[in-house]
Amino acid sequence: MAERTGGGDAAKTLHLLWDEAAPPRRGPRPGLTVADVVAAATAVADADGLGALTIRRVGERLGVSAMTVYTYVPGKAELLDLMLDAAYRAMDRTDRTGQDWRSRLTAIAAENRQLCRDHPWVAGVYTARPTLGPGLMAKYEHELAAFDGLGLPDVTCDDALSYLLGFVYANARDERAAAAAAGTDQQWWAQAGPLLARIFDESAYPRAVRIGAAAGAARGSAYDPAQAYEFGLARVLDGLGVLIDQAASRRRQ
Amino acid sequence: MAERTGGGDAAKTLHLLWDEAAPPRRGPRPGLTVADVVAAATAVADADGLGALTIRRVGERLGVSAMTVYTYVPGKAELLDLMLDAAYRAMDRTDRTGQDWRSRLTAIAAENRQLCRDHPWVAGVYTARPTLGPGLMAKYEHELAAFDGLGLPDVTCDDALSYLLGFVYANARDERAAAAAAGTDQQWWAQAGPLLARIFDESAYPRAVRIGAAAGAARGSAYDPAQAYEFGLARVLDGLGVLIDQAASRRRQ
DNA sequence: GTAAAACTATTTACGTTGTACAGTATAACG
DNA sequence: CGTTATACTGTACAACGTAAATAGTTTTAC
Repeated sequence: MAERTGGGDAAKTLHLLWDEAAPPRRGPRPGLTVADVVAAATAVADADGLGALTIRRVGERLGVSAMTVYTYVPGKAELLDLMLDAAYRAMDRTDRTGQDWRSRLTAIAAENRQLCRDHPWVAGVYTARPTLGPGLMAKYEHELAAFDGLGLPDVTCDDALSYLLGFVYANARDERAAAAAAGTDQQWWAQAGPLLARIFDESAYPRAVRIGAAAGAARGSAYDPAQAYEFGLARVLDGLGVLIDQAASRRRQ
Repeated sequence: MAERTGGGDAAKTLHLLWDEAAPPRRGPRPGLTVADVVAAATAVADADGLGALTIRRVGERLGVSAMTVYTYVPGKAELLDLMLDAAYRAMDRTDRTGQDWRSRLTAIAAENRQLCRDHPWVAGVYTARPTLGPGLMAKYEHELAAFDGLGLPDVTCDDALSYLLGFVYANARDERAAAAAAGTDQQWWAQAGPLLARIFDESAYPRAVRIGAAAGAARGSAYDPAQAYEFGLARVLDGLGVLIDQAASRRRQ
């Protein structure tokens, strides 16, 4: 089904995010904890991707039937919420007070990129609403600190952070897609080869053919996400730099 | 299943993209064309989203059984490829030679944003490999023209275009997600309300609470994609502006 | 000490997906 | 005519999330 969070009961999800459930007063002792379920689900998604994350496989990994998982978690959407927040909670949050803003923002980007590498499914989760759990709150607090002392209005800090993270996650998604296509690259060109003469018609598409070929040659592939990350991050920081300079010169007036 | 393109036979897909199939020499006359199928699928996805795009519904809309769709199209992945390329082909490609580069790039962004509004599913398609069809080629050619005369190396034009489009599509995805969550906003806050005191603990998360509240108040919602677009696009252009200025001053030396 | 209640865990089942396969109807070629 | 290529359909399968019914286990109330 949909890899979408926030589908379920909001109050129930928030309870799961913030409260460690007290052991039940009656009945058999639970053989597992919510954390066990979240860890198992994360392991499955880490190993084989979001598409392979099924309730049945989570149960299997826990040595338990599929429906037992529903004893701990109301549904798949809530499970994704919990997985995301747990992943956020585990992120590096080194304090970087004193460093210049470019280093600080570069570090924030790197932390989020690392998250997407440790858990390739993160960038693929469709977050209809942010998972207001302790992990997200700690992450947001940590990341906002990187904008301290720049003279940006509060709302602009949030804008700038969203902008920075939006870039990182978009790049992570592209990286995933490129990795999925990678193994079959040679095979693809072998199949497609004979038909490419028409596509690479220089008179019909002069710029596309010239620049496409140049880009492909420079990267050895159709798309190089690592290179796109470096290029993009530099542009993001330059763009924010203009904004920060404007704010500084306005204050000086 | 996965909303992923490029899954099928590359040669077959390219043929479908570039050749209008000749009518068959023998056997009953086809009641439909590939274009019919693509149009029906696009209509379904436009109306009810990628999640509602099923082969059965496409067949239904064409007055034909599900399996008949497979007579025209090898599978769902290829159908998505065709849908994408057809959507690209229909985009506005007004020539903007003579305008300054900021206007040109702003227009490119707007065209792609419009595409994502006309066809909300576009941003949600996972393109493992670009759909090398006539639509994409024409689009790529048109968009590269916006970088003419800026003094950027070929490879950098491609980088910059990818960077610009990456921003637009990421924003479109966010816009979709926000729209999906919109209707249930009030209900969500009603359910979540009693638990938010803990979340909005100012001593634990001083910046997050202050800035989160400011951002929420300024936008009347948790996230305003239109505002994020304006903010982000300005930053993208500023960032590329730095690059373009560098290229210009390097040439002047 | 026993009965009820509360809770965990399992089994079975439903509806939905993409699509493989087998079969039938239809038209043009030899 | 028969052969052959094609269009189209019905059935079937494995996998999905999860509702419903059921069984098993422990604590509480009497």
